Parts: sequence; C-alpha cells; structure tokens
Amino acid sequence: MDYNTAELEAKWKAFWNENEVYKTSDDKSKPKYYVLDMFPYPSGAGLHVGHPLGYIASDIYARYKRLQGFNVLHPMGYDAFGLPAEQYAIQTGVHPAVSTNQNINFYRKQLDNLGFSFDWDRSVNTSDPKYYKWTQTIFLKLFSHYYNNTKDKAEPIDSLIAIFQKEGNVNVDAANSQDADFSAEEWNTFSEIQQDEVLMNYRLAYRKVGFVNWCEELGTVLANDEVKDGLSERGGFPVIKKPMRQWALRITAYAQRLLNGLDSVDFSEALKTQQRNWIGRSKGAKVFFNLKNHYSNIEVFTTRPDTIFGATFMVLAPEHELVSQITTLKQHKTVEAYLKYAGARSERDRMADVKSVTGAFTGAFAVNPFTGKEIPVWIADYVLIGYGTGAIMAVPSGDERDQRFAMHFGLDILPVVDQSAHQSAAIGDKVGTMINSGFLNNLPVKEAIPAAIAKIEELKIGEGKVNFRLRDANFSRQRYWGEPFPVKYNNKGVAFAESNLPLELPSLNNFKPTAEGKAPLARAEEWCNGEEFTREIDTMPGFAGSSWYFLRYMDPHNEAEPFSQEAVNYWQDVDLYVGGAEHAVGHLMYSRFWHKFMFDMGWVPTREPYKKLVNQGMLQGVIEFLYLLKEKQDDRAVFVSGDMLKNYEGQEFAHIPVHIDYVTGYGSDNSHLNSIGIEKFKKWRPDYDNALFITNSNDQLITKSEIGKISKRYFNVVNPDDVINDYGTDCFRMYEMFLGPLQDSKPWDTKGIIGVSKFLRKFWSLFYNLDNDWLLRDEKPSGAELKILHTAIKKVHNDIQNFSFNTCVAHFMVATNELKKLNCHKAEILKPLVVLMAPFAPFITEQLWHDFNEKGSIHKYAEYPVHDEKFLVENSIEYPVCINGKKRAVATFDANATKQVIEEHALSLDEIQKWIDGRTVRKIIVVPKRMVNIVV
RNA sequence: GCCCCGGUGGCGGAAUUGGUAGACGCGCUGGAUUCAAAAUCCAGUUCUCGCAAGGGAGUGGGGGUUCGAUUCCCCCCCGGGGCACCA
Repeated sequence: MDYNTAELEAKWKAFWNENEVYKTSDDKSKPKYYVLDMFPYPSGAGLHVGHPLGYIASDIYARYKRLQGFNVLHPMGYDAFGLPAEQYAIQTGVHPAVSTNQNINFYRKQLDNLGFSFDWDRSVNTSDPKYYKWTQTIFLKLFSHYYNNTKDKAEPIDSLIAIFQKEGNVNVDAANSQDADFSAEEWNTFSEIQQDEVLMNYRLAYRKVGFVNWCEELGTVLANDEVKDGLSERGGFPVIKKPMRQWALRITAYAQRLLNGLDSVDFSEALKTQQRNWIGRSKGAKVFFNLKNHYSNIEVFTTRPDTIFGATFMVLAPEHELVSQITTLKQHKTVEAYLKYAGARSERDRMADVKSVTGAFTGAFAVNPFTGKEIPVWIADYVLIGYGTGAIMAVPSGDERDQRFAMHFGLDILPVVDQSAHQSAAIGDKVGTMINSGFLNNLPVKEAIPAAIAKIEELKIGEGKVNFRLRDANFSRQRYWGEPFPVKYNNKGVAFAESNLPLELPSLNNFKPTAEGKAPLARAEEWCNGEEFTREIDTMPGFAGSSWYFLRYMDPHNEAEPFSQEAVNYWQDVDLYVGGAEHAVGHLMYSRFWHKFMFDMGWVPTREPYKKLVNQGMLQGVIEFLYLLKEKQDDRAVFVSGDMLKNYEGQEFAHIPVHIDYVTGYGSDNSHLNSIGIEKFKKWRPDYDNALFITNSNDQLITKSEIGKISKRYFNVVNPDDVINDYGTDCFRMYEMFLGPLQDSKPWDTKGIIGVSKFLRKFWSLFYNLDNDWLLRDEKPSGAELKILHTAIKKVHNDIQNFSFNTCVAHFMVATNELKKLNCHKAEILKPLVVLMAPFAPFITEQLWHDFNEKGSIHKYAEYPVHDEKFLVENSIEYPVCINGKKRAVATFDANATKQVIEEHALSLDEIQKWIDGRTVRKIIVVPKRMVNIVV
C-alpha cells in the first residue's frame, strides 16, 4: 500500500463529521484559548491560493493549543453584506441573498477540502436577520448614548437630557459637535426639532449634514479608509467632497483610548504605527482671532502657538462657514470664482497638484491677538475643512506652505525663530530661539510653546488642546445589500429607535437607485412609508457587521441577547487573530472602537478585543517571459535565450509571457525552456510554429523570470483544489507553510511542493513498508534516537510558539531524515512525533494514531509531548576550539567548563603552542554550549 | 517629503538574538535503476585558485566597537509597504 491521500482524506473527513470531533467543548473548567481568522467575504470567484495561508496557520495553532489541554474556540463565518453581490444583482437580477448563499456553499466546500478544525456549528453570517438583529441593537445603543469626557466613558443620553433640563450644556464636558451654549431655560423652550438637533450633536451614532466622500460611479458615500488617493478603493472611481445628511459614528470620542490601547496589545510595530498615524494625535492650542468689524471670530488650531507673533495672515478652507459672512462686496466676485474653481477640483486633482499655489482674498481682516496688527483673511484649498477647525493662522516664516502662499501673493513675512544655531534644521522644526516675539524673545522654542499657551489662557483667547486627525466614521451607504437602520422619523423628521428588531430588509427585484437618485430602498414604498413615520432608506456599511462578529461566535444561537455574560466571561477576548494587513485601519479600528463602547456598556469584560494579531503576507506568483526579437528574420519570429542577448546588441526585444508549466530550472538566470519545453510552447502557441529558437550551448532557452501578481495573463494561476488533487491536503498545507515566514510576501511555485511530498512519504515509510506491513516495534530506543526525538520536540515547540511554521516543517524533515537513516521503527520514538505532526498533517497523523491503537500496545496519545532538556544537555558532545575565533579543533566538555576543559579533554599544551606559534595566550573564553576560544 | 519594514548562494529561505554563515527544500551536476523515459534512490552543489590535499574571499557598500559581527553603532546605496498640503 502506498500513502493514498484521497482515500485517507475522505475517510477522516467523514469520521470528523460523524463524531463532531471539532465541536467546541463546553468544559469551562479547562483554560480557554480563542483563535480567530478574519472571516471572508464570499465572492463569486471562490478562494484563491492566498486565502488559505492565514487559515492554515491559525488552524495549526488551534490544534497545537488543543493538544496542550486548552479549550479552543476556532470558528469561521461569512462577512456577507457588500457591494459585489449588489452589483451582480443589478446586472443579472439575481437577488443578493440568493447569490450570497450560493457563494457561501461554494466557500464551505473549498474550506472543507483544506482540513480545517473549525466548529461549524458556531458559524455566523452577517446578512442573516438573526445576526443583524444584534448589529442593529448595538447601533441603537450607540444612538442612545453620548460620551462623557469627565468619566471617560459612554453614558445614556437620558442622563444628558436630565442635565440639560437642570443647567443647560455649559458645564457638560462631552464629545460633541455642538457649537452654541444654552441654558436650562433655553433648552426647555426648544422645539422638538431643536432638541433633536442638539442631541444629535452628542449622540455616538448621529445624523448630521457634513462633507462626505461621494463616489458618483458607485452611487454611494464612502468612509475615509475606503478612499485611496482620491479614488474609491473598490473600483478605483473618482471621489468628491459633497455635503449630505448622513449617519456617522463618533469614533473621535474614543481617539485617545484607541491610541492608549495600542500599548497593551501584541500587534506588529508597523501596524501599530499605521493606526497611530491614522489617529494622528497632535498637541497644540486652539486660539480665537477676532475679526475686524465683525461680530464673530475665527477659531484655529496650531501646534506652534509660540509663533503667533509671526502670523501675518489667516487662511480659511473654501468650505468654511464664515466665508460667505465675511467676504466684502468688493471681493465677492473673486471669492465666488475661487469657490467655483475649488469646488470643481476632485480630491484626486488636489492631491496630484500640491505644488501650485491658489487662493483668494476675502477682503476681511482679523486681529493678531499678540501683535494687535490687522492681518488679511484669505481662502485657499490647502487648508482642509475636515482637519482642526478648517482655518489656520498662517506663519510664513515658520511653515513651508504658508511661505509659498505668502511669496506667491506678496504677503508679509516676519521671522520669529532664529535657527542659525541649527545648521541642518528645516523650516518648521521645533528648534531655535524666539525673535521679534515680544515677551517670548530669547526663549528656546521648546520653552516658548508652553509660555505662549499660558499667555493665551491668561488672555482668555484660547487654550492648550490636543487635536486628532481621526474623523468620525461615515455610517450611511446608499445601497440595498446592508443592514437597514432600525430608525424611523416622525412627521417632523425627528429620529426614533425602531423597537421591533430585527428590522428586515424588504424584498426588491430592482436594486438600482431610483430615478430621483434616492437609495434603492426607496423603491420599497410600503416599507418606507408608514402611517405615522418614514424609514431611513440608507443602509449600514460593510464594517458594521464585522465590528463585533467575534463576540457572536462565543454564543451564536442566543436569541435573547447578542451573547450571554456567561459566555463572554469565559471566552473573554481573542487570543490570536490572523488576517491580512489590508484591514489595518478599517476593520481593526472600528471593531476596537465598538469593543470599547461595549466595555463601557458593561457587555464585555476586556478593553481590547484582540490580544495578539498576526498579519499573513501576500502570495505572489512567478512570471516567466521569453525574449522575442521585435524584427522578424526571414519572416520567422526569433526567440533568443537570455544568455545570448549580447549577440544581438542594439536590437529590441519583446517579452512574451509563457506558461510556467513549460519552464524548468528555478531562479533568475536558471529558469529555461529545454527542448521538451520548447515543443510544448509551440503546441500551445501554434502561431509560433515556425519560429526560430536561439538556444545556448546547453540547448536551453533561458527565460526572464520575475516575481509578481498571480494573474491569468501571466499564465501562472494555480488552483488550490488541483494541488490537493495531486498531492493531498496535508502536503498542500505543509507546503504553504514551508514557503517562507508567515508574515512575508513570497512567491508561490508549485515545483517546490515535491520536496514536501517526498518528506510525507518518507514519514509514512517509518510506519509501513510497501507491502503495507506494520513496521513498528516496542523496542527500547537508543541514545542517538532519543536525541533526535527530543531535539525535534524542542525545536518544533519553539517554532510553533514563534509562528515560524516554515522552520517548523524543516525541523520535522530533519528528524524524519535522521530516523530514516538509522532505520528506526521504534514506537516509543515515533509516537510523540505523530502528535507533533498533527497540527500540520491532520489526516496522515490521525491515520497513524488510529493504527497505533488498532495494532497493539500503544495508547492514544492526546497530549502535546514535552522534550527532556536534561537529556539534551547531557548528550551535548562536540564543540569547536578556536584561536582568535578561527576553528582549530573539536573538544568535548559540558556547559560549565572552563579552560580546564582544554587540558582535561582534548588538547595538549603542545598542540596549543603549535597553533599559537609562540605568541602568548591572552585569555581563554568559554562560551557555554558553543565553543572555547583562545585569544592570543 | 515623512514614517515603518527589509537587503544572505541559481531560487524560496535558516542561523539558538554576539559564537563553526548558508539548516530545510527547490533547481542544477554526476551516478544507480531502466530497452528507454518518467518516477525513485545515492552523492555533490556559496564563489574562487587547485587533479587533490588545501588556500583565499564572502551576508547591499564604506567605516567603527569586539578575541569574534548576518546580528550592535555611524554614514551611504537599493527594494517593499504605509501616510501625504494634518496647520
């Protein structure tokens, strides 16, 4: 019998299902461990070769933890709401629920093919009303809470209303977008609409008119992280800023906590840095500048309050609300023209063109509070409405952009920082000494900043302030295939919570926006328009359902609440989260935010959802090209071997992609087509049938090989199902891990899989011979064999703990090769090795387990084996003896030996004398367990 | 421009965090087996000089610390990723 993968896999998959082998245990006396994968969006294309990479790694870890006696939660589900299903519905009329279900079934089949140990009983689907009932519930909690800055937590909006009724909002310190102060009397006289508007400025889920990222092509609004370089992440369509009334989440209330939390979690530094940048905390001051001849003032944020004396003009963002109020009659036309120009520029235009200086003078003047001088107020689109206050004090001597602007429009430039002592300092660096700055003169910048803030606060024209780049998350999408907002509006437009959840999506058969450009849900007229109310026709974005799904896995069938306290108190949080780095700022930021909110609600016991995060790298492909002469010779196409190009100097070549199966060899100047490959190529491309192939002296046609995308046009697409057909699931899993470090991007090349395949067969041959005889014997293992075993256990243990699965596979191979060489078929050695293999190769090892039990004296081994460290130390033997670091001999000594070792064990003084050639020995260094070094 | 990673054979990658650089695998070369091929097995494989024994060089480049550096420090070059008028 041979190692027959298909037979094994079928048998054991059936066994798993019948016996519910991977059902999560309810045994709460065991310590828990939660291994989570980022759940996939079930697209029509199915899983590709890159998807399983992270799943395999997490599955290995889950199995490893189970063997160590943990109760492991390892679930899988589907992030099933989203754009592609809806686009597909618009094109074909197939309801998204139908196509999504088909895709889910397809995914399930593919996942099952990979031998994962998921507990499918706990699967979730974000588009299932039983699931999104709770997404809606959490949304309503956000809607009915505000953020109390003093207590630093979310609190019910009712308690805020009580305060308003008693004392207005003057003493309230809360995250808000409310500009005006009001008293209790005023609050009580507000109309229902006015009160609603005020409350919206405090709610954590709120509705507000704001500038949003509008993507015309997709017909919807996008969140900031869904926009890249002014284009939509999905589809790459242009995005513009547009004022719209939209739902938003007040994630900014949690900015500081989201930042602090990063210190307590085990994410890669790169990812933490990305999140920190996204949050973008900067310390400075807010300052009010009075306007001349105008009742209001301009609020600015600056990180350099020390340079106020140098503020010679101000700039507002074109969208700033003051623009229309302060523009003078004389400047009206200029400003209008500029607004028109700025409004027409898309985000992308603006980003592409940061060099050219544009702007317009409003005609208004503000007063510099420190110098008392009147300074002109301009508008320009280099000031962004979304950051800070949308207005700046411009210090052309201290800021490069302000300087460019001032020079272009001929505005005053007043130097305020003397940087002459700092040769390499750039404009804007926080070094130097203050000049031309009144009371700040001669102070170093570092001291001038706090001094300026103190003065600002003393003059009551502002205060020290921390500002964040993070913006509130836009939460409305003008789409059909998403969670409906559980909200209704009364005839005055005031929003109320829908009490009957889930609020299910109405059935539609046309998913396009309406003729008036309204979101598709407007087509469900009965659903939208009740007798006393209307419904929200926008739906929630993709990140709604994915922001809390890991909690639902803990208690997936609960119909009374999203998850029970009993479940969450046991499972706590995710111990290991594996997924792609592309979710670094989107999903990871939103779900951390929701988690912190639920912590405030007392729903979860932990402050952070994910203890440890591992990002798997991308799988790339190998691309092979042939060199084709652009000029034909005698009407024949000419392909030239890569190492013969020098004979064709001055001539141009085209690169023709060739199917990777025809190429032999491996690597940049080693890959080639041999004569067989050339024949295959000709058959594949009959148009080159009469082509001339200029091969090298070895009859090879050297190709140009690159690392790049896996894509049909490069003929390098590999389907995981095909690989599994040829080599088996175990082999596929191990090879994916063997390719390289989990976190790195690396190319897939099917050629290498033969090595893993050979290894598995070799491992198998330790147990059976070709006649299917069982080879194992109950003999006592030798010292050499035990050393192989304990070394393997130790290394594999370290490897798995460090997520170094590539070296882990290598260490299995070493152990197997060595045992094979010793012709070792001893049960006592192989038993623990089978257990170690289990995480990688579930089928083969379970078969072997089974056989152990069937064939005799060996008990089922369900515990992770531990290596014998003492044995390993005692059996350490040979270490090099070096002169000045260069190896000269080998000595035997134990870990704590000194120079006595040299004398006692291996080396005569004569010998040493010969090596050092008359020089005197300066010292002898013994590196424990490494070497003895004699320094001369 | 700023912020993160990273640079080791023909290729993917190891190196117990300062201790024999190149584990393991692919590829390649030679051999066994075969009528032959595939498959399989064995041996070799960093480069370089040498028939060989053996010598020399070597972890992007240059300098430094050290008995000893892929590893630590400084400067430079190259590649990948992220952010980008953030006041």
